[in-house]
Amino acid sequence: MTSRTPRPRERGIPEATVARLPVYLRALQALQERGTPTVSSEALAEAAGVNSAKLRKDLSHLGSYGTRGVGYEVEHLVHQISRELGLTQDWAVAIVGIGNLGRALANYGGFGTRGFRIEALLDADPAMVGQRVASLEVGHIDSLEEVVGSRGVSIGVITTPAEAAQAVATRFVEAGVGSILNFAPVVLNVPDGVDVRKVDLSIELQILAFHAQRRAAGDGQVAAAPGLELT
Amino acid sequence: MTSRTPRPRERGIPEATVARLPVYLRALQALQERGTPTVSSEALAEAAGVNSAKLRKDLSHLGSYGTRGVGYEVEHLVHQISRELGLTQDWAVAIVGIGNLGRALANYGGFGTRGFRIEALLDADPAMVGQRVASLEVGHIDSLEEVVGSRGVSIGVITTPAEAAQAVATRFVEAGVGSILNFAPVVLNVPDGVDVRKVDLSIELQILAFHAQRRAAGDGQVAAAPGLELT
DNA sequence: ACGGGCTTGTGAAAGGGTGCACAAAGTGGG
DNA sequence: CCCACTTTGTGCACCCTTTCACAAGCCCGT
Ligand SMILES: NC(=O)c1ccc[n+]([C@@H]2O[C@H](COP(=O)([O-])OP(=O)(O)OC[C@H]3O[C@@H](n4cnc5c(N)ncnc54)[C@H](O)[C@@H]3O)[C@@H](O)[C@H]2O)c1
Ligand SMILES: NC(=O)c1ccc[n+]([C@@H]2O[C@H](COP(=O)([O-])OP(=O)(O)OC[C@H]3O[C@@H](n4cnc5c(N)ncnc54)[C@H](O)[C@@H]3O)[C@@H](O)[C@H]2O)c1
Repeated sequence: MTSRTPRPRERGIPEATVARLPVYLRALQALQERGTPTVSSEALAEAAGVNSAKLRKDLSHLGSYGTRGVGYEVEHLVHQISRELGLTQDWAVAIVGIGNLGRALANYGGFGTRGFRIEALLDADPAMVGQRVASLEVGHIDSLEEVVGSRGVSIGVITTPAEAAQAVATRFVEAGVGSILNFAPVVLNVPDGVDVRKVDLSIELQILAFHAQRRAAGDGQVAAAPGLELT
Repeated sequence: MTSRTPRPRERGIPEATVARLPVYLRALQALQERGTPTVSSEALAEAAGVNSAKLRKDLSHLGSYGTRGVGYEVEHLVHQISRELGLTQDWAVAIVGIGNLGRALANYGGFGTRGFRIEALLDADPAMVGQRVASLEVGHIDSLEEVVGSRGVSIGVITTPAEAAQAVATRFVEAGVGSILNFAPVVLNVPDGVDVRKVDLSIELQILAFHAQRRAAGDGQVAAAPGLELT
């Protein structure tokens, strides 16, 4: 049952692999710009900061695109990963909440270059509506449904205060947006089938603090023996 | 050997648990503000968006702070988690690269409230140095070592362009900073013992795109049966 | 004082992810 | 044409994480 069709992608890439593909892609694009034609799993893994066996296993989920004794053809791999990630098409993005963070995102040039087009900026503040940010005019939040529909928005970014985030998410979902990137520090409730990812800077800092504290606590002791205690 | 000392923390909290503690903490603080005295694992899990068994196992790593038949005392749990995460002390933070993103972070009020004090803003651009951002004067990057030493900075945030990030990280490390939060889209190379976390918005968008594409591809089919394929 | 009803804490099972180690497969030199 | 060398693709064992299911424990009403 496992043979007969030499089909490359098996329709079921592990989540952990998906999360690393963008990292590989970036490393590959850097190689591409430098004109490197092929790269070994060892070298690419080094550049991506992962184990080379992991890299090979990850890539094997896309198909057998390497050549034994040689490595991977950079150009080809860039194409394959891009296709797998859906970057060969453009995705229309809307940002809601044009404050400190929303403005920073809107002004950031790094998205447009690769597959993502910021199509709309929305805010509830009348003073904000109508202003130009990053060569887009900020629209009123009330036009969310209309904008999503007419411009084919499929990814919504939420940078409103925490209180407003759930309402915005719900409106996004009802307007047909299936992917949400949330910067507000709240747990969003969405129906099954809608994909939410959150970026939470406070959480990142708190995780750093946890490890920093642990390091500080261990500094007085011999680090090797984890059995010591002084209650 | 596992008894005798009723010691609460066993010195070894799983990484996955650490990453969720901040989420629980936030949910608990919301309950606290609303004056709720106790909460069940079921209710707290709901608020944090996780499974209740997972929540209980996570909390059990901190000690036995619940009461069977009742739940957890909100106040007490807030204190325990805060202590475990190292939020009972203040952490001095330095931000390097005061551009779009660095400015947004500096202006963000949400950090100072809980354990993190932004102590320094540094940039390489002479036009930027000397300006006031969020009631701090932007310093020159050359003073990094001095600032880290004199103000006790233990967490470094990097919001420079990608090209500059590695150099900044290295200087942070050599100045004694053991925790780095990196927003630049590069893999940082640091010695063992230094903790680096990265926040990469492009990667988040690409992961969303992957799932969106997969959803779109499956839409033509019956969603329930994952066995169908057409070449 | 005791029993009924909740809720915690945790064994145990199942599922994913990681990394080692090596056979298979390709390259290039002689 | 063959052999030595390089590098991929993957079986396997191990570890971490999640989830289920339930005994143990606590509260309150009677
Ligand atoms: N700025 C940061 O560095 C930072 C860091 C971590 C988290 N965050 C989170 O990101 C979010 C935004 O942060 P910020 O600093 O940009 O805040 P901000 O106050 O500067 O901006 C919020 C914007 O959202 C708009 N808004 C409010 N309600 C709205 C609604 N119902 N619909 C549409 N727009 C609405 C406001 O008018 C404002 O322009 C917050 O949830 C914050 O907690 C920000
Ligand atoms: N703005 C965003 O929304 C966004 C999103 C994703 C990723 N990023 C990443 O975050 C980083 C910053 O983005 P940005 O939009 O704020 O860029 P930016 O160009 O607005 O700001 C960068 C700042 O860093 C300073 N700088 C440059 N070299 C430096 C050095 N060697 N030492 C100290 N400071 C230096 C510059 O003077 C500038 O002020 C970039 O790596 C970018 O890829 C930003």
